[in-house]
Amino acid sequence: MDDPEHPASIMNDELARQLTPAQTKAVFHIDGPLLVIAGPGSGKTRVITYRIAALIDAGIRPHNICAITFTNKAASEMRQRTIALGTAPGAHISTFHSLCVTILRRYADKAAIQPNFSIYDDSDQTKCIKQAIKDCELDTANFPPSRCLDTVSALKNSLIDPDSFKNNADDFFSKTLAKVYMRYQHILAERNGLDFDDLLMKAAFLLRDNPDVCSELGNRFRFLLIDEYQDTNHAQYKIAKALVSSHNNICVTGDPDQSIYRWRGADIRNILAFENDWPNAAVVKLEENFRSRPEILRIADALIAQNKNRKPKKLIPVKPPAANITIAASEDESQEAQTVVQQVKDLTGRGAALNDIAVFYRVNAQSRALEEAFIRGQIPYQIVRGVEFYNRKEIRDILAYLKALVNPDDEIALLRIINTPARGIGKTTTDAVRAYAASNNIGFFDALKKAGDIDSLSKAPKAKIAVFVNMLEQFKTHLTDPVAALAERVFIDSGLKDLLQAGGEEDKDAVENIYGFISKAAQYDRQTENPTLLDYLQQISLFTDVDAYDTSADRVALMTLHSAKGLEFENVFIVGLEEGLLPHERSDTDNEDELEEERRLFFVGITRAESNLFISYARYRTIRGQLNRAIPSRFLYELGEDFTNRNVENQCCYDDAESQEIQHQALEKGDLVRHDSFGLGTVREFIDMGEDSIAVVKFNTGQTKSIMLKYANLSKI
DNA sequence: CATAGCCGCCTTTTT
DNA sequence: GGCGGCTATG
Repeated sequence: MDDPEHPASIMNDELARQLTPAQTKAVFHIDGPLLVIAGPGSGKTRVITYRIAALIDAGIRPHNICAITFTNKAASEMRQRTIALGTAPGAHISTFHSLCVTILRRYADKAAIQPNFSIYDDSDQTKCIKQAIKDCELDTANFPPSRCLDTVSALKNSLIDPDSFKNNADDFFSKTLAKVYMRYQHILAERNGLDFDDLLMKAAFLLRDNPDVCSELGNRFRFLLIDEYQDTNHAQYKIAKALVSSHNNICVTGDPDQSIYRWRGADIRNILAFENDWPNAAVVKLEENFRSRPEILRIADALIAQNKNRKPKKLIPVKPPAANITIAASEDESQEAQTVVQQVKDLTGRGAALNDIAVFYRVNAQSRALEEAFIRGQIPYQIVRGVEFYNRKEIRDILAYLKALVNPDDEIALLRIINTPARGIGKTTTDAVRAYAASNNIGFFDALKKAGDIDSLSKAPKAKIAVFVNMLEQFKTHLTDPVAALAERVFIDSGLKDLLQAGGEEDKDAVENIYGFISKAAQYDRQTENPTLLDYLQQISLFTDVDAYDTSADRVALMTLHSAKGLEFENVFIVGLEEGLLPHERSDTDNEDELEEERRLFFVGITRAESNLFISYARYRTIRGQLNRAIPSRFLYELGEDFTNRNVENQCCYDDAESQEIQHQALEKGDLVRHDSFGLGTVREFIDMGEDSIAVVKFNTGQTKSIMLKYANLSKI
């Protein structure tokens, strides 16, 4: 579909002729707000790319264009494509988070932060929130760190700062949580760290409180384009609104049916209410689908039509019919994986390339069984996962060294490296230094420098600390060296390399990984105009493995349904279509909104497929080491009458003897029931499918389960 | 102060 | 079945 080799610029007639009328309108309607409602496979990304080119062709300087994508990968692809269209480079194309880093660094003083901030990831955040809970003298049993973090994250995404949260807290729990939030922010500030949500919140507050910054940025970015607008949260919405307040040249594209990040604060109302926010907005709908065969679109359509809370939208196929859709049942997850591998072999036998094949699943844990099957079947694959690479111990170690050089207040980084490799500086010593830092109101690194003055320390640890401090100071004299050179110096001179080389086979991989890291840094040094260590560290904090996913490598891609957004494949497998997995049990299926989001997730998966779609579920699945009986997902029955009858039920061959014995029993919502192992519960939902009927029961243990009546002995009371 | 071994916790999805 | 954190031991 794309034509990156075309040498001409966008205004070239021939290129313009490749666009549909709707696409043409979206590309060339240049002034004022524009909403592009674009279904899956409608060439949305292509439209944005052409639009950037069209703006430049119309005389807008690339420098004045800002495009926001959902992932770094999408950003770098878009950069390449605009250049391939023959337009000048220089447009700012990045994610919201990267844009905020840029803004916060430039206006650090006005945002009341230091520009050399560290970006705190998940595990750093967990450490800080645990500290905060402890400082507030609370028990982690009543205030679990993960719950607290989730709440804090939601507050930040809604732009509620600790003070206003505290002022509005009226019950005991909120008041206590307000203290934790306050303390957590205080700890981050002390360490000169920002978490992911801070990047958005601080940028939003900066723009809110500084009209001059707002208009300066409005001048800089005279055209703002936002992709995947259905997944913006409140903070991002406010940032966008502030950025265009002086000119209203905003163009957003998205699809409400593909909104799958509600749990992260995404607010689908942002796209639904776009025309209220910008009343003179032009609206373009892209409903033609250039990606999938009509059979695939038909079941996608039938599925998504089950969502009540949506604006109806058709998927109009352009390709002729020729799809293969299969629903297969397996005994368990390893057999399911084996079936996938077998099917992959069939496909490649018929000439399919491995990178035309993808396998999607709901949770990362499902990748294990698949991985084993692919290894056994000797089929090259790549798992596209969140932050695998940067989460490795050795990478975190070297990163901690580099972070500590840039941001001496980063206590987490310093504590990580102070005794790695072992320098005889243990907990007793570091506790004494921390106490000294706290009582003298200085940073951890300053306290280390003054370790000689700490009375509670004896001579030996003082000397060891001095050696450590000298080493870091020595590294700091090389701060302006190329990042790769500095990273290698640190790796060798810190003793990390010797430590790893003395180790076993696993540590050999670790050395390899660090050299992989160094060559990535070298690539950064080469490709960046003004490379600095600070910039590099802040950039890679926002980088995930998904961004490193190599679409051209001849390997089957394995990823979660969430990661699949924006991608397309000739052949798609979706595994684990079971109650509890898709829809996931952690999403409250009583809550219509959450159930609908799970349905959209399945919809996103289906609409990635061009021609061949394989859907599968297992009758048994091992979850956390426990073998569980699985029930086919309710979504399978929503794929359309003819399709469901022909495929699901015929393939659901339950031949267990016990199924004969249990007679069909009708239940109703509200019925009190007893289960052999879960005890008493209340029926929340009853899906009557004859002998395949399913009851969704909320048990008194607190858990909600979907029970297939013919398997479980569920008696009505 | 370092290390090994054990206990208990959690596990949706990601920038 | 995996990891972080704690404890007991050297």
